[in-house]
Amino acid sequence: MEQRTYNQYCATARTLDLVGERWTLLLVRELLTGPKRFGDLRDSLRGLGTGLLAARLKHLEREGLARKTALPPPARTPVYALTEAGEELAPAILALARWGLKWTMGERGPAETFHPGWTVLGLRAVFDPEAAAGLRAVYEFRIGGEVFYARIDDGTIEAQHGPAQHPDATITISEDALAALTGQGGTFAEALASGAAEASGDAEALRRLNGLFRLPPARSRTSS
Amino acid sequence: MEQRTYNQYCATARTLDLVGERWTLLLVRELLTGPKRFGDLRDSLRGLGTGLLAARLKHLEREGLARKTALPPPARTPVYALTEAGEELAPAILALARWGLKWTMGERGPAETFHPGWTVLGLRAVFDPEAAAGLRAVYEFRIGGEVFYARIDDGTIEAQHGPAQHPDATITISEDALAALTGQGGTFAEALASGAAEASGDAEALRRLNGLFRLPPARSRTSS
DNA sequence: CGGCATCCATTTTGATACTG
DNA sequence: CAGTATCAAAATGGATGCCG
Repeated sequence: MEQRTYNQYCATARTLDLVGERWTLLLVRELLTGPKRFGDLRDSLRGLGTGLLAARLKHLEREGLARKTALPPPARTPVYALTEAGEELAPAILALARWGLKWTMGERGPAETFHPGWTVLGLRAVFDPEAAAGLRAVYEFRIGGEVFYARIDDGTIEAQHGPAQHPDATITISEDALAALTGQGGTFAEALASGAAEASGDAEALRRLNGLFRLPPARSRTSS
Repeated sequence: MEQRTYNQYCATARTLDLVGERWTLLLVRELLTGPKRFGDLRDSLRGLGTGLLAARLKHLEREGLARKTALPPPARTPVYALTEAGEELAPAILALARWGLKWTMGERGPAETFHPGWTVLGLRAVFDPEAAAGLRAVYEFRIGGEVFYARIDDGTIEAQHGPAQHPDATITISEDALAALTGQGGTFAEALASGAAEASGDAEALRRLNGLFRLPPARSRTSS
């Protein structure tokens, strides 16, 4: 691999030499919400064969973007995690996500797969630091068997797969409602009102939840 | 083209369905510094054949990211320009560039091509809005036959191919010096001192030039 | 010069079968 | 599970030739 290079002395081109191949950025996207096992990755990325997945992971390892490690005992299952360099791809991926939210994200197509983790990353993409000024809260999201937490700390957000240690508030929401929430411009308040979501915990934390995420108004590309 | 899709209801995946194919983002990068002719694009992107270039351009047109138009008379030459949707890919491309500047950009490889325009986009990538507070200035850069301008206006920057209308300052610099400047962490002041660059124009504008661009400290991916 | 069509060698990928 | 091996289909790169 990686014999095919753009051969340009340009930061963008060199970055794309490393992560521009098919599936690679989506692989990084998966790892951005926490370490994942080989099988988890395969299940999240339909169409990516096991051979190519193994090759991509090896490539990311060799290039210092990810590493293979083991979960702490007693689990000990092998997982893939991002290195510091890999984690720092987050701004680029979130920028791609913001563009996509604005310019591509209408209805869910009939053949399209969906995983809750993608939306959790979406929350990070539309997080508004100014709206979170002075807020310090941990939210736990439960979506169809999966659990995520988001830790807000005065303008910063950290969102990962897994349960929160000490959640200030817990939100349970259906997969479909969640998909609609970032796909069309819905809000948590609406989801709660319609019964598609339930929430419990600190009232102040829940009250501020809505303003934290500012979905860009959707636009059509065919106009301009 | 574009029969190959990730089929994921995810903003990042949908974006990559549109611009994730080989060459596409580099094509957008070229157009971010202004409209370009077919031949200009071909010359900038070595390895991209005319057939694939034509196909990619059509794809960008069909998807509403670029459009084919004509330069105003008397030129009338056909050029490709970004639409609003295309322009808005800038944050994502600049994020990729910033990552590349930090994690990939050592020495220039022997086989690597280089074009001044890439560096001009690099300036945009490392532009520090806070350092430009209260500054309103237009700079013209002359690099081996090519001319670019950067218009700074209180925290915003606009950088395009072409001469400035009313430059406050003009900087002439060699292609190699420019490459070294964004590749290794050089500054304009050093380039001027070493004679690799010349500058003229408003003294205040020139004095503030250095602080405007903050190259991230280079890091090795093999450490972490 | 701009741009499309064609042919062909090489890579990349997708899907599946197979092994520890 | 995790990962390899294998093979068919698709995408790419490069060279040309053509046409307005």
